[in-house]
Amino acid sequence: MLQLQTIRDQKAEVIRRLKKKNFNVDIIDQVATMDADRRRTQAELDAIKAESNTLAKQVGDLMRAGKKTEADEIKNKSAGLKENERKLQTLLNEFEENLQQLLVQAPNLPHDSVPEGKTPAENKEVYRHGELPELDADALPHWDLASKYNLIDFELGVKLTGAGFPVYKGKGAKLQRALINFFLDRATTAGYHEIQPPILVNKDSGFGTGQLPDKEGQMYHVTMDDLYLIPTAEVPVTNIYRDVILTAGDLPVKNCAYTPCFRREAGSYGKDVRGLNRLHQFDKVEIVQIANPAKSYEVLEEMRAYVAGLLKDLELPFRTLLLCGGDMSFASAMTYDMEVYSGAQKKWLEVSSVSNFESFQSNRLKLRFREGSEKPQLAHTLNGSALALPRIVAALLENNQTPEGIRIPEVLRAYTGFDLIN
RNA sequence: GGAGAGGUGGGUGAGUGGCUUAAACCAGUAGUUUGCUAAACUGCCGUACGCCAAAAGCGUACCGGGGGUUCGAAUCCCCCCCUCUCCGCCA
Repeated sequence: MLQLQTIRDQKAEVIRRLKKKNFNVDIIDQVATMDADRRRTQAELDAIKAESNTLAKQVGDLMRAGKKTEADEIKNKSAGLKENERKLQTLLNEFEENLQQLLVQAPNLPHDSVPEGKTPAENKEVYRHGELPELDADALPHWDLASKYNLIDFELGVKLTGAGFPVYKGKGAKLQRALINFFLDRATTAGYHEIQPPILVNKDSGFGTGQLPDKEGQMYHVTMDDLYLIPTAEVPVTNIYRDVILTAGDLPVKNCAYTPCFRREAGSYGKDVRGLNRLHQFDKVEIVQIANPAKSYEVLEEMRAYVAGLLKDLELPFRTLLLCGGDMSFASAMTYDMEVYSGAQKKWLEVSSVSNFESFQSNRLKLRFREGSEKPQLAHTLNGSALALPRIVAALLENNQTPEGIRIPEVLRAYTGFDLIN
């Protein structure tokens, strides 16, 4: 959620930057109008309430002094204010509600270094690492490898649950566990504090990180208890700090968590969804930081470098994209996507998204920090996948296939306990 | 699922209609005293919104949430939410 103060003070600038996200900026004008209405109404109402309070106090004093007649006189006077007070209160509530409803519709402002663009094609490649694998002509895509070596059973998942809920078996299951542990250990070494959060959250949490109200249909909703299955660990781990005021010395806060993630992926089907490319349930280790606004872009680069390090150690060729305005998420001010190259599918697969949300989430969360005795100010939140498993597995299987079997990267062998899948 | 007890500032916890401007204590913070540590004493110490160019200051709201009664509500009434304890069920 954008800060009202920013819209008030720098409306033209806000509009200029929102255009980069292809956002209909009319809302900003509506916000400004509604804000003015609200302030005028509040000023009026506060004055009336102040008068009521003064009169009520006088009544108390007079009653105590035994001057009942005079007290009654003031009572009548005070009662006369009531109708107007009620009317203004209703109006104010209405304005505040409208204002809030408008505000939550506005996406975050993109950072000035975010490139212009409407489609993924306009994302800017900022980094590339590793040689693209040259596989034999008869190289298999990962879904064929998965069944050839009995690693993942997609059909069985359909039987148990439905499409997009694969069953991992044997070395396939062990590989999952190995990756999770590898990612968690590395995050710990990098100073992240490990958290094991609930994977169902309430409405407030969904709102805090920006999934609600607009992405309601993307989450699985347990209606009987009104809880949501998390689409990412970002939701519970960031919401730990909802309604919290940290001290400047606490920053940066660095947390990480492994969780399964659940996405309805409503409306997505067709090509590009075979095998592990797009699932309803998948595993991910997430890193989350809460940073001082002055440092948040340094932190973003640090996180990006951290994720790149993981991919290098896994010996996967990858590239880093700086997303253009039109391809960025609602809440983000700047996002890097990391994509690994999947040798048999011959395409890039997104495995991580590292973003700085600046104060967009913390404004919803009321996540603040205090510098000495100064007034609390909003902190910046950042997060990144480190990493999401399915597409990593897809690339590992495809790129590392040999006539003898699938080679496990050096760094994972201590975790898998085997160095070849055959 | 059943029964009961609760929800007050960062924490503990008082407060049953107006001497409450939410006491007191703890924690925090600034200072005084002090050879150091410690202790004692003194001051300060919530958040949001609004008015103001800004600061100071002032106003308003907030005692789980929402309504209501009243000149006046943490306190009385209604609805809802949550937590804890016991029973039941259960990994």
